[in-house]
Amino acid sequence: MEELDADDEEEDQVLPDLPGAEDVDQVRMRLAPNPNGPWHLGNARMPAVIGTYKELYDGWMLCRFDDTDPETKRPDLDAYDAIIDAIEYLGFAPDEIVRASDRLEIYYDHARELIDLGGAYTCSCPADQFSDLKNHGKACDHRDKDAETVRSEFDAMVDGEYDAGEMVLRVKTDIEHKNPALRDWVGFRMIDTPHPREAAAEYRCWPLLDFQSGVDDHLTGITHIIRGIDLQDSAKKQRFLYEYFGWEYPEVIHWGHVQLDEYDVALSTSTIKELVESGELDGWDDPRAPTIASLRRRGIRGEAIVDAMIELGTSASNVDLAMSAIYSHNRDLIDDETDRAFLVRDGDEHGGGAVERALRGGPDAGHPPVHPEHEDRGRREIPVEDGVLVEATDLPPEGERVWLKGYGCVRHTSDGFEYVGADLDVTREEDVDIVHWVPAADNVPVRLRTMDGDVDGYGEPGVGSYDAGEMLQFERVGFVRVDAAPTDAVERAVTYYAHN
RNA sequence: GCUCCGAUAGUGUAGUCCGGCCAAUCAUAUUGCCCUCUCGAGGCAAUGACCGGGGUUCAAAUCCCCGUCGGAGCACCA
Repeated sequence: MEELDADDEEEDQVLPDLPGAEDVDQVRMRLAPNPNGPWHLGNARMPAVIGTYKELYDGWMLCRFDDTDPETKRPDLDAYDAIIDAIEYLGFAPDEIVRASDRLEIYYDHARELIDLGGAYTCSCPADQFSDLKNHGKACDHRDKDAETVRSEFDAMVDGEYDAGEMVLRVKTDIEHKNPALRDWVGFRMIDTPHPREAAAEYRCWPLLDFQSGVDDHLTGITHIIRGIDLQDSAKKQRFLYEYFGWEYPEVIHWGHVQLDEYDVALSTSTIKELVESGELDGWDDPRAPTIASLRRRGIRGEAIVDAMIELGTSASNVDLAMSAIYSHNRDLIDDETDRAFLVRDGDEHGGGAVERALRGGPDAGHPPVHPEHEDRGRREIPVEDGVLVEATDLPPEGERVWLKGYGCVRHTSDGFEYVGADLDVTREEDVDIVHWVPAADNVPVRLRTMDGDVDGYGEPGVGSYDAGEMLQFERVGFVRVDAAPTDAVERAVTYYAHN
């Protein structure tokens, strides 16, 4: 029997068809992160799009750490796991994980083969000198060396007999190519600094991305490369390599840069790293950091990020991703299952500060629903005791009434609030506002951490019983993730603001 | 300077390859109304775009040319 699992979710496939997908047995793609730090939000596009294509085409996905630069973009040993973790949080799992720094011998073998094919030469020109020649379409003397000499000099590179800057292996392309970027590019160079991974610490001769990635893509049977526009010329460089080896170059899609609104911090691993190290950010998960860890801590689901990334498509133009798109998807995902609670904010910025008013004449407690659309989930119990706190801007002028949500209508007098047994209709017909409140005594101090700084306030008693990781909606404030529940030692709950 | 890429409402996107059904899709955003014991959700409505100029054609968002603007590469970074 055919299974009838048909998720009738008729998903309006947002991503464009993958070119050439029908011509291959299996769509094989790779994520090729540089593990030089934890991921920022822009990095999420790679797994979001590639992972979604994998699902769409029943394909295969490799995660290959392109960690071949022990110096300038030095790998961060914690980033390898942090990146895998981020991919999983986004809802994807690589079929295989490799590190380029484990594969040096493979690159060396291919370099030797390329040398024998006459496709590469060792070159000791200083960089600026070669650049000068190249820009004028002129070859250097090293270009005509015989394969024998090149072989032995390359072996000497591998053996670490040169210092950084003394010798490189160039791939012979077309020194007069009309695009200067493609002329005889460097395939291998010497680096004195040991790689941070112990297994790779002895190597001194390192391939550059165009060589390493080109070889690996072929060896791992990649059929589709999807990456940023900054690597546009890379495909053109690598085609020379593929031609020497008689390989077929994969389909390639280049997308533009992503920018985010709402953040002051640039979407750049090195910038964020500096701010974290200098202490300007509390860490990679600081709410002000445009990182995956930050959104995660705020309770934004990976799926919401993926949905928003997918909507960007794969166009080559630069795009501005609106955080509101992520928030909107997240709200869709969590609204139905998130419990409601009251938070009265203190401080001038929001609500004008918490103000206390005595309350008399009414019931002992308010009972607003846990979720307005799900009466079956029960009602909260919020005692009023001797008084309540409301936000100053919610306080009506003396003599006027206000509706304490889940409790009832009260009149503001010089003595505080006086309960008036009114019908809910007054909120509709007589302009009585409905406001949130908490008991003046039996409440839970709450810190709300936001992109714009911390806000302190008071939560209703039940807030204290939520565990770290759970979501709440503070009514009329927004959705938050409980980051730390109150303990015997610390009576305050810490929450992170997600969105309204 | 050389080479390459891109340009549809505030944002993202569909349509562009194979010109007409596009007085331009959908989402988000903003605003208003309805509904609701939240400023959430839901419903309805409004706002809002084919970068400019030429050309081809009966007909151009779509094809051609010239500009303009934006981006990328020209590294012994990825």
